[in-house]
Amino acid sequence: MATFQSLPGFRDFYPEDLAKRTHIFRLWRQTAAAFGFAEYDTPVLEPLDLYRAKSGDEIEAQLFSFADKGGREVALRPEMTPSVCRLVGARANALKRPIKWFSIAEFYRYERMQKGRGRCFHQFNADIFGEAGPEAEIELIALLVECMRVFGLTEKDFFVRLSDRNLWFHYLGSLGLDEPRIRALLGAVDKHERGGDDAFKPYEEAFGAIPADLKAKVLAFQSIRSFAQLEAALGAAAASAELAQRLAQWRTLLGGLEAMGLAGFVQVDLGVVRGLAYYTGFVFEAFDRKGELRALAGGGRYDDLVGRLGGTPLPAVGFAIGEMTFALLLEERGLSPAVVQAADIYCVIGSAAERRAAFADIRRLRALGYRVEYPMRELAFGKQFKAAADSGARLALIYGAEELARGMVKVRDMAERSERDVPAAGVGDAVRGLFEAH
RNA sequence: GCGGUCAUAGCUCAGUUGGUUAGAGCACAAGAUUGUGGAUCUUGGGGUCGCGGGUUCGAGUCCCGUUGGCCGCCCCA
Repeated sequence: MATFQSLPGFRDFYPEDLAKRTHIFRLWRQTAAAFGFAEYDTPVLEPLDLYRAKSGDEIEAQLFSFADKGGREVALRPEMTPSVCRLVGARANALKRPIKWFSIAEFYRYERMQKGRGRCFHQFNADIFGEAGPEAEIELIALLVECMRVFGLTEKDFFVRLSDRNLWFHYLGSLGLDEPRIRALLGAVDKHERGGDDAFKPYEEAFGAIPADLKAKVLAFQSIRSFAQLEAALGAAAASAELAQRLAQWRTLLGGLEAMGLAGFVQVDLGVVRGLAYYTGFVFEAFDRKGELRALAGGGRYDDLVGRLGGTPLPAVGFAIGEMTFALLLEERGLSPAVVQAADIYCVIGSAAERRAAFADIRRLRALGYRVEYPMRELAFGKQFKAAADSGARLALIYGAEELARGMVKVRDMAERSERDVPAAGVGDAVRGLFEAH
């Protein structure tokens, strides 16, 4: 038993575990690149004030924060948004727009562990800055869906719930409510799905008992599940110029998503508001269809945040996919890669005398990019062929005394169990020919 | 921060009302096998029974504490 173990909530990645994670990251990178997003990274350690400025003091309870040796208050990053806002805000006037960026990074939150949640985890983050219209949402939601679809997940496995905090503000405003009341009600909507009517308690503690008709309207609005229902619910209020414009943006967004072939993945759902106060418009969350896991991804528009963090104000929309829950979903659906990276070539070596010739070829073959393995100790041929089979190599190269005496190396195709001699001086060309033939 | 539950080999687990030196399968390693394969057989290494204390002639087993895992609440950027 080891004396030391990893800290609570932190995971070790043995090679087979890391292979799965790396596979996920690789497909995310490929997908983001296909969408024209550029990858960036930022420091893991940031000034504590960066998060205070964005989220307020209460956030500190959930941060790995401390004073460094220079007395600076610092924190391990719990999310990417403030950092990327700083980068973009600092060079806003020099960056070509729209700014489409993504990152894959590790985050730290001092929280209690749960299924799909640890104190340290990775997220794929993608954001678009400088585009105020719903075209940015189309592009991002398309990217989000594709980041899951490339693994073989379908609309039977997951879906994206789409909502609009902006519309909620307009609607509740049209009912005569002020901003504090609206924010409190959005908090209630956010909790209602899990907590039931208890979700209204904080509102009632602050503003008194909620009128029955208001509560009914809120619950009805939150249960909207289609654009037609949405238009009907707004009724006469939709005649106002502001709301008419907002509904036009909805049509652009839904039309664009449909044209991208994503209608089956997207569900209008006004029950999603997201807990964060800084979201200003469309918000969306991805879930598994069975509803067994926590949210797979979440995002939305945050047009005020870049400016609030001290940069040049820029409209922005972004989302993040958490690696832990996503990996659980892949595992459940049998889509997690079982691949252990196989060798291309295994060299079977007779004895110390043949080892010299083998080593020269091994170096050359590796320089050509082949994954080459060989036994580190002298082993019986039987063992070596077993090792060759275990390694998954397509070819075995046999450096035996007999062959080398004839100036030859024997090449064995492991799958076909066929062998042939090739000139020892031309092993590289022979191997290349065999691999390219497939 | 709160609650439930669990902890025996790298993994999955067995271990009788408390009783000799804690077992199995898989995995790993060696041999059978001095030039040809994922098999088989034999053998081997590997355990502070999570940790600490208590009860007892005797604790993997019972009691208390603690640490950690899992599940849920709070939170979820």
